[in-house]
Amino acid sequence: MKKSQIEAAWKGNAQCDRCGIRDLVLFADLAESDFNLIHLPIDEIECDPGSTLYSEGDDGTAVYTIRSGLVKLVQYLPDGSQRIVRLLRPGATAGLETTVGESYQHTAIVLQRALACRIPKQVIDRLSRETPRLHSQLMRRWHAALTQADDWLTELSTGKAPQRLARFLLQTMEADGTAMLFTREDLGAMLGITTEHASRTVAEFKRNKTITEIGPNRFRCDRDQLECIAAAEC
Amino acid sequence: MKKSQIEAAWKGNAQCDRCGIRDLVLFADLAESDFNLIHLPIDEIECDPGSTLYSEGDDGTAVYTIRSGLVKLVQYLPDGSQRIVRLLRPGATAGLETTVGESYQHTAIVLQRALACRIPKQVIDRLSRETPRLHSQLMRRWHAALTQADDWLTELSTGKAPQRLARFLLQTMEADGTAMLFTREDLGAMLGITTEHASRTVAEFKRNKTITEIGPNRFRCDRDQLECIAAAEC
DNA sequence: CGACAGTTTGAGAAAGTTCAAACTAGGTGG
DNA sequence: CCACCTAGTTTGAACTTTCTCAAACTGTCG
Repeated sequence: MKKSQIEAAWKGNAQCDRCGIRDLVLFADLAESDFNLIHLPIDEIECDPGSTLYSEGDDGTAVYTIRSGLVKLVQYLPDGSQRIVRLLRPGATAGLETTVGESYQHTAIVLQRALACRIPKQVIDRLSRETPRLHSQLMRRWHAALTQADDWLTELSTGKAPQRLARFLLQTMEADGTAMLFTREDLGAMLGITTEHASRTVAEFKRNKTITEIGPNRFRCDRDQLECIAAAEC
Repeated sequence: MKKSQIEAAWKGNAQCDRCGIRDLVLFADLAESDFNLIHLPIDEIECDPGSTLYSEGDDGTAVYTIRSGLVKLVQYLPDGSQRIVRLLRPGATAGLETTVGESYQHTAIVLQRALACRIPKQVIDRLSRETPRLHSQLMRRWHAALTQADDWLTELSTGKAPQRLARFLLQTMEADGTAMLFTREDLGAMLGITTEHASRTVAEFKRNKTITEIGPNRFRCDRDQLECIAAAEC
C-alpha cells in the first residue's frame, strides 16, 4: 500500500525514427513521412523502481511504450487489497485505454528501472486519423493485452498455489531456463494468494529442487517438474 | 465436459443496414455507402443453449456479433478443468482475435438461446482497409473485452467465495434489482471455486436473505448487503 | 550498532475441496 | 397416470489448503 511519486527524469525528446527497438514498438509500421504528423513532443522518461507511471482514475493524457525494464499494472479493490493484472515488458504499451477516451484503469508501477516513451494522446489520435499504418499495431497491442489477461485468469487464478506458481514460472522462464520471482508480495498479488503463502510455496519448490536459487532472486527451473505440477499430475 | 455440436439454423442473410440494434453493434458507425463494401454474406444464426459458436484452436474465419441471448467464453486447462473468462451479452463481439490473424482462443458456448451475426473475416479486413469508420468501434470492442477481463481478475478471482459471489451479483444485477445465477457449475467456473462450494455459498446467501428466489433461477438482491459483503465488511 | 523492510516459520483457525449419498425436477415410455 | 430415468443440486463429514497473526530472522543502510 505504499505510494511513490513519479521520479521520471526527462531526457529530451525521443527520436522515434531512429528508435533502437522500433520494430518492437507501437510505431513499428509507420513510414518516414508519418513522423511529420507528430507535432507534440514524445518524451523519453526514466523511472526508478517503485515510481508510478500513472494512477487508476487519472485523466488519460498519454500512452506509454516500455523500452526497457519491467512495469506492473495494478488494480485496487474496495477492501484495499490489490491485484496485479499484467506485467509489461520491453515493447509493450501501457495506457491504451486513453485512445478510446477513458481515464487510466490501472496504476502502473515500475518494478525494474525502466525507460518509457510518453506518447501524448493527441499524437495517437492524429496518426489514427491520417495514416492507416498505426491501426494494425494498435489492434495487435489490444490483442496481446487481452491474451495476457485471459491467460492470467485461467492459469494464474485457477487451481492450488503450487500449480499457479508452476504455471507462472513456465510463462516467465527465459530461454536459458532461469526465472525471477520478484518480491513475495508481488508474487502473491499475481497469483491471488497471501504474501506468506507465496513464500511458503516458493520454499516448498526449493526443497523439492523444482527451482534452485543461483543468484539474487534468480532461479534455475526444472521444466519437466514444473509442467508436471502445473497439470496437477504430481 | 460435455460437447455439443452447433445447431445453428440459417435464417438468410442479415440486413445490416436495417439492423434493429445497429447502434449497439460493431457496424454502428458505418455509413450507408460502406455497406456496399460487404461482398460476402453475413449470416444470422440461431443457437440453442449448449451449442458452440466456435472452439479454441479453430481457424478464425469469422467474427460474431451477439444480437440476443447469452454466450460464455471458456478456456480449458491442461488438467481438464475449465474457466469461464467472459460473458457476452447482446451487442458484444466474439472472436475478435481473428482480425489479427489468430485462431480462436476460447470456446464460445451458448448459455441462453442466442441470435448471432456471423461476419466473415474478409469483410472486416476490407472495411478496415477502405473505411475509417470501423476502427473506433473495433477499438471500443477490444477495450470492453479487456476491461471485463481485468475486472473479472480483480473482482471475481480475488478474496473469499462470498465476496466473489457478491461482486458477481453486483456486476450482473439488472436495474430492477434482480439477477440470474446460471448453473452452479458455470458459477463455479466464473468464480474459480468448485460446483459444490458455489452451491453452498448461494445457499448461505439465501439463508441470510441477501438474495431471495423469486422465480426459476431469478433472485431479488439486497444491494446494501451485497456491497457490504463485497468489501469484506461483514 | 540499531532501524527498517522484506522474508521466513510456526501454530491454530478458517475456508475450500473431495467424495459420497440424498434429494430435486423435468422428461420418457410403459 | 405413474414408475423410472437423468442431470443438476444440495448436504454431510473428513480432509486439505489457505489464511491469519505473531514472532523470529535476514540483509541493507545510515
